[in-house]
This record gives sequence, structure tokens and C-alpha cells, in this order.
Amino acid sequence: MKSSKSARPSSKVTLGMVAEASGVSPSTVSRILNGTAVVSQEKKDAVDRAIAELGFVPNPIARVLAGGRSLSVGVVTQAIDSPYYGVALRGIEEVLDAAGFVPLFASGHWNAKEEQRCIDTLRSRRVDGIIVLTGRLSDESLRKLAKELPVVVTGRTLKAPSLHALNFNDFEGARLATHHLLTLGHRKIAFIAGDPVHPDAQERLKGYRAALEAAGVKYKPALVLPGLFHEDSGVMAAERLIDSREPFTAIFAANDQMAFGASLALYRRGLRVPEDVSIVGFDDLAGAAHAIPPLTTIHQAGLELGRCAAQALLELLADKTPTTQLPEPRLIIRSSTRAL
Amino acid sequence: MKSSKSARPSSKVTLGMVAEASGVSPSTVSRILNGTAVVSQEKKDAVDRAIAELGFVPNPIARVLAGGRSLSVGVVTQAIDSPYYGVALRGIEEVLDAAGFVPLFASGHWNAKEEQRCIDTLRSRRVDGIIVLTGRLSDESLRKLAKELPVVVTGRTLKAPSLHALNFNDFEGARLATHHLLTLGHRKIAFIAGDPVHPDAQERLKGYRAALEAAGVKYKPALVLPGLFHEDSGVMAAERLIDSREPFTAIFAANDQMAFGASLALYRRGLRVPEDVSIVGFDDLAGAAHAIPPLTTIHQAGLELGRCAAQALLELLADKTPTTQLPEPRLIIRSSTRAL
DNA sequence: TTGTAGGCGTTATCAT
DNA sequence: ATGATAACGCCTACAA
Repeated sequence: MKSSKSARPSSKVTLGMVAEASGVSPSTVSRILNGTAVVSQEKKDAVDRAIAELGFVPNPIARVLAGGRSLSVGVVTQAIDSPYYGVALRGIEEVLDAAGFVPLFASGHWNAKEEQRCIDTLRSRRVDGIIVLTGRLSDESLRKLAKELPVVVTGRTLKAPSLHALNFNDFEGARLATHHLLTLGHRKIAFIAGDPVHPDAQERLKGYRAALEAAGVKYKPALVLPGLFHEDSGVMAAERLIDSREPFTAIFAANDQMAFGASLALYRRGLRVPEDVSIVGFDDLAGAAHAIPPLTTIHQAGLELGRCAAQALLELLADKTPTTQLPEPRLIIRSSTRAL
Repeated sequence: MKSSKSARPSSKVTLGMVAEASGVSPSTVSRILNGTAVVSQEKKDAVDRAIAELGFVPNPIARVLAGGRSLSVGVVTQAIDSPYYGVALRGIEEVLDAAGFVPLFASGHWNAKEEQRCIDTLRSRRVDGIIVLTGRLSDESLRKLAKELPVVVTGRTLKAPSLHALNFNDFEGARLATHHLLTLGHRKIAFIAGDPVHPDAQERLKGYRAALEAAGVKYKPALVLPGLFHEDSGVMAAERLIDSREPFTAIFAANDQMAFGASLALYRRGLRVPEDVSIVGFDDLAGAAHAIPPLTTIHQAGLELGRCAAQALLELLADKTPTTQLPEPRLIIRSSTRAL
């Protein structure tokens, strides 16, 4: 019958106390904790026992100050409540947690200055590595950052030591979406573009054009509307399209949010989806499956993105070369598209 | 012409170096930094200059270890990608940031054990205070926690020293929603309830019943369907309702997500909103305004919630007694409801 | 293999 | 008002 007071992870049991309780030196305890050096099994057992008995929990703060790892990684996202990146954060949190790491989130709000500030804060907090979800930072700054600590970026293609870039195949996704519409017999396919400062937006436009071209359908500038990736820009784009009297039977929006907006505009103008016009989005947000009608879209796996990013960073941290790649885009056919 | 190398927030300029450069002791620099004691203007100027010149940035890690504040606060949310709490996080981040604090987010996934783990982690990271967004932790644990450091909880009514509880008036919100429907002439109003383990869910049910009663409309158990706060449970509830052949002309869902789900089910069964049935939700999620049709709902100000919580914690941290209260629920009339 | 000593960058406690 | 000096809890040479 053990009478161990058992581990109350509370109070301030220090490494030193563990050392004393187990009759070894603090360094030995530290070594055991970090696997820094070989220690005799005998002492190791004694220490492990003491740790359990006392309910010792290492103080991460002290650990960092002393030059060890913080077991935390910084995550620069753009908005903590982003419908797309939000699930990526969840993925990051998930794999980091499983590895004993803690994420520190900071929002850059699509502003290079703010992003830099986030990074500075994160570094002052001594994170072991940083994940940057897209954003507006220059590749240059990222490269420089990677000289200081491991970095994983998404939404870019760039190579550098200690830097892993995860890039989704936007071009192919857009091609797929457009091709789907083409297959259904649509020829007058409008495209609601994303903010052109995003490389993603440009790629998606290219994919749209490529699909058109491959099908021998002439590209019509009048059918591509500017958008800003949010719902309102989607409704405005659709309204403008309708008002232009340029004939169209389908809309491909560069992201789901704009697709939602466009659907709403159509609804208000008395046009039915998919009876009158087909719509396909891009991202496969959580809401897409429950939209009315459920939205056909390109699945972009935010969750996967987060998991991969975290995985890659963990590998970098372990001095391995990440091999992780994002899954290829998939078309999810729901109810917003139909044959002409 | 100043030739100051100017502040590169980089490298390791220490407080000690600032002290030396300005000819004062480290303690004095620390005092100036923290406003811990009065310092002569003369020295203050010298130190400020040195700080600017050297680009000194205090090391938060060392600061904490030495017993100072970490200028960070822990936030236990339930899912980092929650559509509702997500915007609350944004609000928290916003006001914390303005005050020079950094939020540390952790997700409890509606699981008391996990929440407790989050709290332990957060505490080991030496946060100055903790915000708990609803969750399943016992009031008891929260009270105990508040003895250790300032705590702000949402979704509860409980009083304790160094603990501030922010509670939304769910009852009134539900009453408002139901009353709206009643006003439009509806009498057969179905209610899709939330998970009964949430006090919020219970309050909303009460509000629904109270409104009915006040209008002299008999409460019919057959019109209240169980739900779990997510979209799928909304579609299932609506399907069950339709299949039950119990007549109804309106649905009040205990949250927007279930309202979306119910709308979808209605759509699939060929019932139109609001022509055939009116729907009102609860929360006013970001997507509600762009749903089809735009959803009439109760605005629950996630953003406000976050801001208030952070504000309250800041006050607690400053040894003040928070007075912050959440705004009263507001009915947002959009296009999913219409007169019978 | 193990222990000792010094230091990480700050703040707090005493003095002065 | 200001300055030494001792922690804070851990890690990492260096020594044994």
C-alpha cells in the first residue's frame, strides 16, 4: 500500500529539491530530464521516483533563461478568428501538443509591420521556432529570420536553410473547379478574383484561365470581377456582374466567403442556385457543407495545413529536413453546381 | 544630425548594459522601467536615451523568473477555431495588446480534464491572470484557482474574491427571439434546444417558455427538439420535427449553427424560409448576415465578450474591482422571419 | 558517470 | 533617491 502523497502538480517543487530527495546533484537531475548525458540506471530510478513523489514539474521559464528550449513555438496567423486559418491553428495546436510543445499565437492582420512586431514579441518570449501562416512579410525578412531560428511558412515557395515552405497548389485547385464547370457544359463562367496582392489569388486566376484555354473557351475579361476575399466583396462582384448584362451561367469564386456573398446577391436578385447559375467556391470552409445550397468547392484542408506546418517545424527542431507536403487539391461536389 | 545607430530590436542588449551606458545602477534602470519608485528626472533622461540608443528590449523571461509580472495572460478557450469564441479571442487579443499584455491561448475542448491541464500549463508559464471562456470546469476549481491569481470567467454566475464572472443574459435573449416570432403572429413555434449540460442552453429554453407563457401560448413539449449546438444536430432536429407531423410555422434555434442546419433541412424538404417557415437563431455569428436568407438572430457580441473579459482581467490585475458588464441581448432582424 | 560553480537577465530587499 | 546583493530555477561548461 503506497502512501505516496502523489503528484499534485501544484506548488513550487524545484529541481534542486528533487536532487536532494534522491541524493544526487542537480546536474544529474537535469541530465535525466533532458537526456543530455548518460546516467546510471540506478540514479535514474531514484530520481524518477523522487519526481513522481514530489510531483515535480520543471519550470519552463527558468529553463529558457538558462539557455534551454522553451518547448514553445510561435505562430503568426493573420486573424485569430479567421474561418480558414482558424482550423489550421487547431491542427497546429494538435500536433504541437502531442509533442509536448505549446503554441503561442499572434495575429498580424495582413500587415507586414504588425507581423514583424509579432515575431519580435515571439522571439522575446524565446520560442524555439516560428510558423508563419501566409501574410505580407517579405521573403527577405523570412530568410533572415530563418537564420536565427527554424521557420515554417505557408503560402510561399522559397527555399532557405532552416526554413520550410508549404505551398498549396492553388493553380491546380482553380483549374479543377473551372474544369468541373466546363464539364457540366458551362461556357460563360465568371470568376470572382481574390485580392491580387495575394500570390494565391493570382494562381487561382491562372488556373481558371488555363482550364478555359484547355477547353478552347475564350477568356473574357468582362467575366472576371475583382474581389477581396470577404463576403461583401462577393456580393458586390456578383451585383456588378449581373448589372453588366454580360451573360453568364456559372460563377467560380476564388474563395468560399466570396462564393457565399455571390450566392446572396443572386438570391436577392431572384436568381436560383444551381437552377439559374452554378457556383463553386474555394477552401471548403466549415460552413460550406451547410450553406444553402451546400457549396461545391475545392477542399483546401486547413487542418492538414496546420498539422503539416507543425510537423515540419518539429522536424526542423530535431535537425531533420522536413519532407512534408500538402495534399493535392480535391474537388468537393455538393449542390451548388449542375449541368447546363 | 543624430547618428544614433537607432533601435534595432535585435540582439541581446541587457538591462545591465543600459545601466552601464547611462552611468546608473541596474536597480535604477529597473525602477524606471517599471515605475516602481521615484527616480530623478536627470537619471531618467539618461537612461531613456541609453535605452533608445542601444535598442534595449527587456527580456520577459528573465523578468518573470525574477518575480516580476510576465505581462501575459492565459486564455482557456474551448476550440481555437470556434466560430463563436473565435471572435471573442480577437477581442481579448485586442485589448490585451493595447495594454502591453500578451495572450496565451489554450483549448480545453469542453473537457474539464483538458481545461485543468491547460490551466496548469498556463500557470507553469507564469501568466499573470487567466480568462476562462465557459467550459466544464467546476465552480469549485475556479474558485480555488482564483486564490492563486486573478481569474475572469464567462458563462457563469459566481462570486469570489479576485474572480470576475461575465454572464450573458441568455434568458432575455431567448425571450426576445420568441417574442419577435409571437409578434409576427406565429403561435406554433418550435424550439431546437442546445446541449442541456450548458447552463446557457437551459436559460434559453426558459426564455422561450417564458415568452410563450407571457403571450398565453401553451407550451408544447412536442415542439421542442433536442440539439447539440452544431449544424448537424440542427438538421436532424428539423427533420425530426417535420417527420413528426406536428404543425409549426416557425423555428427558434438555440444557436445560429443549429439554425443553419435547420434551414438546410427545410430547404431539402422543399420548405422555404421565410415563406413557409420563419427561423431565428442565437449568437449572430459572422456567417449569419450572409446566410440565405440572412438570418434573424440574437446578437451576442462575441467581440464584446472578449473585450470585456480582457478589460476585467486588466482591472483585477490593477487591484481594482471590475465593473464591466456585458451588453444586453439585441434582436437583429434580417430576412429569415416574416409575419404569418 | 557525476558533482561544482557560474551565469542567464531581471526584480526585490536591504542598506545608505 | 540610489546602489549593492541576493535570489528566481535551471543548464552547461569544467573539473573530478
